[in-house]
Amino acid sequence: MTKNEAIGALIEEGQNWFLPSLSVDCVIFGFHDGELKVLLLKHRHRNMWGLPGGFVYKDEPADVAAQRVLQERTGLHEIFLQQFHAFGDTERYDKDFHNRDLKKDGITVRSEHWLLQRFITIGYYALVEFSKVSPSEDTLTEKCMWWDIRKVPALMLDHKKILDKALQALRMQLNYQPIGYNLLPEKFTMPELQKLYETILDKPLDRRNFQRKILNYGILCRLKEIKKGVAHKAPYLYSFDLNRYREALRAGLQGGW
Amino acid sequence: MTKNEAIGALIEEGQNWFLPSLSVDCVIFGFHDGELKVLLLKHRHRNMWGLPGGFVYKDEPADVAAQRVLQERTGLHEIFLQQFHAFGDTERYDKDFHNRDLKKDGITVRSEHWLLQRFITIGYYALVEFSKVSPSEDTLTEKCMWWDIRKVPALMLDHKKILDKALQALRMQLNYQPIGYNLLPEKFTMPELQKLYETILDKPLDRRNFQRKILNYGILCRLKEIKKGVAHKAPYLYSFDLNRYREALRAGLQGGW
DNA sequence: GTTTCATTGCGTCAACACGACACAATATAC
DNA sequence: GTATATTGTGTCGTGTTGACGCAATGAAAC
Repeated sequence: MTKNEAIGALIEEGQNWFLPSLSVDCVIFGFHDGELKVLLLKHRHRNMWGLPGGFVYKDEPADVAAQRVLQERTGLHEIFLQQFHAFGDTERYDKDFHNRDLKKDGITVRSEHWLLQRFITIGYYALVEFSKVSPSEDTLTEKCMWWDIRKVPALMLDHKKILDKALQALRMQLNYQPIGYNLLPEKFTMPELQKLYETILDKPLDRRNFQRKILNYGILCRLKEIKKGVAHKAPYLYSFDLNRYREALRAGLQGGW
Repeated sequence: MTKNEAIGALIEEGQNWFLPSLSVDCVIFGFHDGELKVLLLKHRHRNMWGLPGGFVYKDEPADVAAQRVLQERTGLHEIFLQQFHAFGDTERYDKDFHNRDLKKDGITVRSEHWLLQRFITIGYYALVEFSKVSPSEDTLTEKCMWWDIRKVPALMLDHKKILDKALQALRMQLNYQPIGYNLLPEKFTMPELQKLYETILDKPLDRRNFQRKILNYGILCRLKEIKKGVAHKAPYLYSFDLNRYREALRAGLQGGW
């Protein structure tokens, strides 16, 4: 199927396949070179970046739709994916904007067309291992790549707001659930894990206090110390104790009351 | 407008007024007699209880729709209302179920009718002052009343799941935001506040430790001690310091990292 | 009127968690 | 070897938390 055929089919048949007025958007976080990254894509002919998103098939659970979008972009499945908010403001659509976009593809639709209607979107955030992902475009997108969270460009519609809310939800999660298994390679050093936390929280942490607190969670296994080829003292390598990690995910970490 | 006219208009015109396939449901919490209550309603001719819900007008923000539903049922406005989850599973609709319900009203619709489609619903929970609420029915509902959270009857569709998730979100909120201003009368005693916390958490708390912790939040004002007509020693009365309360709502209470 | 007793206000104590910081061990660069 | 950056481990003071003691209060019982 060529690009134009694919777009044409979506335009014509979309309303028969998908739930109307509803979409899902994914904020896909990765971690690389000490930077928190987010996967963004640029639509064809549209000079603006946005979050990877998609529609929900009429007989498909919303969570599965998000999973599907995620898989299309990263090639991964069975990864950490969490719904964090539904965005239902009226400002979050722009009929002219979409119309202009479609016209660039030589497509003209009536103003009642389903793609031009107001959409509610359900936001999900995902944590993925950077090195395992190969960002991939599809027929509708021109580019798909990682962006440093601190350097994201202007985003379409309310996607900046969605991204901010996702980051806020991720920070909240640090307080009551373990983080890292989905963002780091299988073996990692304590400084790497700390850098991840510091990057997410956007503030420095004390090296020694961090180690003490993390180890007290009891979800890490210390391996033989390797990590060669590094300047200065060689740090230990750690891996997550999956059983304990999952248990901590289920039961939560600390908790006030 | 009679009941049947109202229903008829909804059946006929609803798809022109509302966003398709989308609804909002409200879990309205109240506190009375040491019990956490939730406001449920029973649809006409339907022998089952459910959460108060509604549809979203095509030009109406989802949050406003929830506020509207809340106001219709409680008469209150400007109250604490928080979105906590969107429910998008495919099991959450039952075409036959709805059809049977409509037939009891003498209404027959085609199977493509908008009301029979699969719906995604956005869940909100609200905290309201029990005494200020007068539960009210409307043309579509037969009954509307408070239920003890521990004695809720079987609920329609996935409403039990929604209720459970709301309660879980409320418990989470206790950990990082103050609670009580919306659930208690303006003046209250420390034991009353403690009972509220115990009821939400469904576990006993130490009287003295509770007082210490709550007072350290710095959001309470102690008044003259009154609370007459009570057996045994008369407890102090407290009220919330609204400025500090709002500040705590904004900034959060404690927080791990 | 005195006693009883559940309830409230206030305080104590040990255990633990947390932030700030010291010091020795180790591996690379020169 | 020496310098230097980084890591592993420990300490110390502070504040928070959980468990509990005790005196004060005021309606109810006698």
